[in-house]
Amino acid sequence: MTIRLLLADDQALVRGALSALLGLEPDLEVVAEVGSGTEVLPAVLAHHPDVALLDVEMPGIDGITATAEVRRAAPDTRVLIVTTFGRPGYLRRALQAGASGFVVKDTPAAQLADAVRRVHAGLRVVDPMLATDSLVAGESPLTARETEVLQAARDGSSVAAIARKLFLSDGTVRNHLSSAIGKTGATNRAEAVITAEGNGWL
Amino acid sequence: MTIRLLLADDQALVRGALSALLGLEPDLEVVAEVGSGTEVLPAVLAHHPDVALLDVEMPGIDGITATAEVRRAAPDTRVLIVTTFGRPGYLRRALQAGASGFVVKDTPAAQLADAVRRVHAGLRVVDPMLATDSLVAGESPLTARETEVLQAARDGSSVAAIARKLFLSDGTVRNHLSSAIGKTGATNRAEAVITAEGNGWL
DNA sequence: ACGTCGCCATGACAGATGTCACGTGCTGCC
DNA sequence: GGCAGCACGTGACATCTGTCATGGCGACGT
Repeated sequence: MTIRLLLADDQALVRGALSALLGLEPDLEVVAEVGSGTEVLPAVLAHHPDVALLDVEMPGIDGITATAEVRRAAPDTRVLIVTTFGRPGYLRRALQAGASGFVVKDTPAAQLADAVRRVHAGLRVVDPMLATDSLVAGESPLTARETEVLQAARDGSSVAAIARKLFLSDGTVRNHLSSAIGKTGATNRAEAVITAEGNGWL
Repeated sequence: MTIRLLLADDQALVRGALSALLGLEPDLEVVAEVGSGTEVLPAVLAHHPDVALLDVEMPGIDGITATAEVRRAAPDTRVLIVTTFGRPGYLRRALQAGASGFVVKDTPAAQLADAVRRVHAGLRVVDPMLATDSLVAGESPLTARETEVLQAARDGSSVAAIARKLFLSDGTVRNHLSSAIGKTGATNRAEAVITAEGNGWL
C-alpha cells in the first residue's frame, strides 16, 4: 500500500524536485502539487492524500493556517511542515495548528522519506535542535496590537503612516512600538522587527 | 555522452531533491553536491563537471563570486545560477561574473533540465521577465561607501554603531545614509535598505 | 466589587535621524 | 590646469523616534 502525498510549495522548481525525490521511493506517491496556500484545502478534498507536505511561506494562505484548515476538514490527512526557516514560533504554532511533523529544508534529503513514513504511521516528527529553541523562545510576548504595529513597521513605514493604516493616533503607535521594542530586547524599531521575525512572532 | 553536474545549495533537502530531479534525465549525471560557496571551487577542480548549478545565497562565498572563481580557474565548466530571488542586480552581476544562465526557483521543474542542456551547449539561458527588470533597475547608483553604510544599517544599527564599525564620523555616516536614501527614492533608512536589497544592490 | 491587563490616547521630553550648506583632499578625465 | 566625482568632515536645523507619566475604557477572573 503506497502512501499518497500532496506537495505545497510556492517555488515550482523545489516542488518538482521534491516530487522527483519522493517519487524515487517505491512506497510513496505524489498525487497532487500546488503552489499556494489557498489551493491546499481543495486539493486535499479532491485527492485525499495520506500526508500533506506544506511550506510555511506561501502566497495566499500560509502553511500554518492551511494546516488548521486541513485538520478540520480532512482529519485523515496528516500534515508535515517542510520549511526554509527554523523559526521557533513557526514550530510551536504549527504543532498547535495540528501538524504532525516539522522538517527544516537543510536536513539531509535522505531523511525526508523517513519523516513522511513516520508521520503516516501516526508519529510526531520534530527537529530536536529546533524543539529546544522553541522552548527557549517560547510564545510571542507581544500583544495583538503590538504585533500589528510591528508588522506595519516592517516595510520601513513612519509612525504617521502606521497610524493612518491602523486608524490609530500617532502617540498610540509610538507607545505600542516602544513596548514591542522593550519586549524584544531591542533598542530600535528595526531591531525589534528583525528579532520578532526571527522568532516567528510576526 | 552524459553531462556532468555540480550542485551547490545551502539547503540540503533542496540540493538532494534537485539531484533526484536531474538524475531522472538519462543524459544528466550529478557528480558532486556542496552546501557552501567555499566548497564550490575545490569540488569543481576535483570533479571537472560540465555545468555547475549555483545558488546565490550561500554561507561562506556567495554564488556570484563563486561563479567568478570557477570561470577563472576552470573555464571549461559553465555556470548556471539557480536562485530563489529574481533580484535584477543579481542577474546583471551574475552575467558579469561569467555565468551562462540564470534561473529562478519558481520556474517549472521541467524546464531545468532543458536549461542545463542549453548552457552545456554554449547558449545563454535567462529568464526573459527578469532580463527586462534588470534593464529597468540597472546598475547600482550607490557609491562604495554608501553601499557599505547601508549594509551596516541592515541589522538596525544606529548611526553611532555604524560609525564605529566603519571608523567614520557620525556626521559622515549620516551624509552617506542621506545620499543613499535620496538615490533609492526612499524617505527612510529602513526603506532604503529594503529597496536596495530588492534590486540586489547590497 | 475589585484588581489586573490590554488598548487607546495625550502631553512632554531627550535623543536619534535626515537634510543642508560648506569646506577639505584625492582621483581621474578632457 | 581645470573640472567633476567621491570620501570625509563640521555645524546647524527641523523632524522623527523612543520613553515616560498619566488617565479613561472595557474585558476577565477571583
